[in-house]
Amino acid sequence: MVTLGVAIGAPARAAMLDALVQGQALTATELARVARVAPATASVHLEKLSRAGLVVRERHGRHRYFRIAGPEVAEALEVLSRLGAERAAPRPRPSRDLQSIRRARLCYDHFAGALGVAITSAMVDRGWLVPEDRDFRLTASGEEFFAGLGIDLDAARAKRRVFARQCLDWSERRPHLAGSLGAALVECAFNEGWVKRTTRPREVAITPHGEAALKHLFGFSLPSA
Amino acid sequence: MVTLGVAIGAPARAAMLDALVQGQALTATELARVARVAPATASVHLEKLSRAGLVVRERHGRHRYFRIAGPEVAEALEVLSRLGAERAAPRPRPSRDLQSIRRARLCYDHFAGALGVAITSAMVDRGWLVPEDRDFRLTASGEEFFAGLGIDLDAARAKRRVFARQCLDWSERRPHLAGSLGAALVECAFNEGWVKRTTRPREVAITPHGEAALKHLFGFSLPSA
DNA sequence: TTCATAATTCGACTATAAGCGAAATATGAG
DNA sequence: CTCATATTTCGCTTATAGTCGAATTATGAA
Repeated sequence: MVTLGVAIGAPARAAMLDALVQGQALTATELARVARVAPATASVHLEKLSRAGLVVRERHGRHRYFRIAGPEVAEALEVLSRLGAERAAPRPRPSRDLQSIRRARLCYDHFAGALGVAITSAMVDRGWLVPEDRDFRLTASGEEFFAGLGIDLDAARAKRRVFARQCLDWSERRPHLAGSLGAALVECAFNEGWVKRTTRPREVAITPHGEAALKHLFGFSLPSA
Repeated sequence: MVTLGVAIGAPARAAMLDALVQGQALTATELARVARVAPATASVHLEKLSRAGLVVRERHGRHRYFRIAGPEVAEALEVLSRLGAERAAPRPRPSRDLQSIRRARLCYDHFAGALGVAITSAMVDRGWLVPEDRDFRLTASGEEFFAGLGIDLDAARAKRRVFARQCLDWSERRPHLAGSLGAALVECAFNEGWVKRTTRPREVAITPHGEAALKHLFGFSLPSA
């Protein structure tokens, strides 16, 4: 426990984890920038995070990327930051910069923000998902829906992680779909060209094609920012 | 998040939290002893933990007690320590000193260890509890059982916390009953004289009367240490 | 192979957290 | 009120984490 506490107890490391928990893998240099420290310093921090088992290195081409070590780490960090937010500030009102990010963002590897909440509640309204304690149950009609999107449910279920977790959104304060099912939906949305990444790391933009798909599949459209 | 990390990142503070998470309130002097530091040092640590919102002071008689600030803090610490245990040591085999503690201990405010797991699985076998995701569902026959013990279920449900959570045991690696229902069961067991505290803070001893009750209610008896 | 760039290691400085003993301060008991 | 004990505050020392610039190493591209 001490190791973990030390690992997240330095401002620079907390900033790095905060960036990584959005799901994207980042290079050491990028992480140095978000933590506002020199590359040399970032390297030391990343070594510690790696030793603590919170992040892992990945070699892709000429770059070395860092990412959160696994879903259970992301979940633990989520618990921590929620507890921290509760205790620290009584209820800081949203800054303007955050507004656009809230519209459509990724939380680790699934949709969050207004988009995530809207998709999830639409699926609940249609009887595809049923909230049960901390998870969702996927109904028969829900299985049909996902199968219709070409999503391999057996593969998602086979993953060594929770299938359909309820993840409480820090911005909307409402649950959205996480787990391997949530991740599969994101993968599908990128493949179909419904969303694409923006310059900001945690944000996604909805394409015109995506707008139409949302309307068709879920019966709603998000007011453009 | 940084504040929380710093709070649990010092060995002395981690030791204090580890002692407090067992549910018992302890004085500053006692906590100094478990953390192996001078009372003066313990005092500054407790000040920090208090500022971070992890522990609260309570005046009872001539002593001032510290306890974990709430169930959500205990739960977050549980998540942390589980993650830490997984990552740190590959699988440290149990030391002899821990054996007796595993037999019957309290985790925050409910039964854990072999006793907690045995009680819980007996209730599941009898169809009183049904595991559902991260919680348990209390069946109609389960309600009868608890009512028969004189436990006020409505009061337990009215608490601002989860009613019947599944808590994964770090020693047995199996789930046991937590939440307000688990706490109510512990309260009942103390009131009926089935268990009592031992000299060690996290341990409870089963009285002869308790042995008989366990046999009668759940149909099992724990081999004496 | 050589080059360019990313990443890490090294050496040194600084800030601060952790620790203790002694003194001061609370607080209930008598 | 006075006493005894628990707790906190006050200086002070020590240890170490965080930081950077410079040098070194690794790696893919040409």
